[in-house]
Amino acid sequence: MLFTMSVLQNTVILDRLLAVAQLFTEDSERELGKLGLTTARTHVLWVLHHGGPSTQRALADVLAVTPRNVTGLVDGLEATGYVRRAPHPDDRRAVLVTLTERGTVVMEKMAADHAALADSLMAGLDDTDRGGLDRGLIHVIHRLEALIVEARGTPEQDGAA
Amino acid sequence: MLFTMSVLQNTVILDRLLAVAQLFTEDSERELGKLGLTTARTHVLWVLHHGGPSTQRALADVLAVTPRNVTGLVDGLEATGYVRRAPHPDDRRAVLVTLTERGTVVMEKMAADHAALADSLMAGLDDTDRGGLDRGLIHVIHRLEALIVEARGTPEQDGAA
DNA sequence: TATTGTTATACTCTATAACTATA
DNA sequence: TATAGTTATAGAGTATAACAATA
Repeated sequence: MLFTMSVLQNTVILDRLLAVAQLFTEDSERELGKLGLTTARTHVLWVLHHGGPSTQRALADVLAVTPRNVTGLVDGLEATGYVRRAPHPDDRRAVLVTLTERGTVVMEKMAADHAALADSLMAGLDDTDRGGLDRGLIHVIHRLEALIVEARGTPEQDGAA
Repeated sequence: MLFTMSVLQNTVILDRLLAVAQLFTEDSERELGKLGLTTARTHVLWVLHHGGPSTQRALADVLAVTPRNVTGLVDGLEATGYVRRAPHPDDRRAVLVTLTERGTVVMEKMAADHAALADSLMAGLDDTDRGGLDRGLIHVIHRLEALIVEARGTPEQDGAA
């Protein structure tokens, strides 16, 4: 199935949603930029905020990214004062990445904004449509999951054993 | 409003949807990679497929990206045989970027897949929930648009005149 | 003088490979 | 021998700035 996210901007309602979401994201990234943050680095902060101090190895797994990449992201976040590297108490090879005061403050604001956004998006929607929206989205999620399983279930139909 | 797309993976249903959509996108990007395509380059092809031959300047505007960036994307697509640069008939400064046969074939497949995906995602959803989903999404779109207008309406509240 | 596209330069995100210090 | 994180290197996407050719 050939498909790109950015391409989804040309049909029906989901496409309109994605188009608006992209505008919204651009605004948000601009705001993050003022704080010296990028999307990738913010994602690291978010993971730390919700999971607590973490080794870089664990971060690499959660972010689905190489350890080398994490080194760079943490370097940037350390230079801008959002995180701190500390020795791991039990394993002298490993490093514990921890949010600084500054990092914690920003993430608390982001979590609050995130929750407020979810409320705000749903405000004024009557219960019937809200139920339909929920069930419809879950339906779409299940269909997508099925498509993913289907695609991955056929292992390399290109001939490579 | 502090916010990142990748962060939206931790609340309610929209977050689940985005998480699944990301998995789906990863699969699709892998498939694009087999064709020597990336997301950014595919987006160029998509615009050309739907808008016809275009100058690089126009592409830069549509993609919301710098002209320099377009140069690089078109270089890549030209090297892999998806597009062709041709002189502009009326303006000797400009270049017309055109899909090659290969580019057209790929985009036709993508458009077909895209339409089939939209159908597939909705299949089996009863009319009531489908109506609720539609109205709910439009509601969310309008709320997002309102938030964007609101944020942009206040011009630089940081003090810069 | 303004516009189109390019060269030059730089930064971020990402990846692989080789290496160090530790388990 | 395996694991955590680093240095080295590379490629894609993005940006700004300076410049050539053309309007």
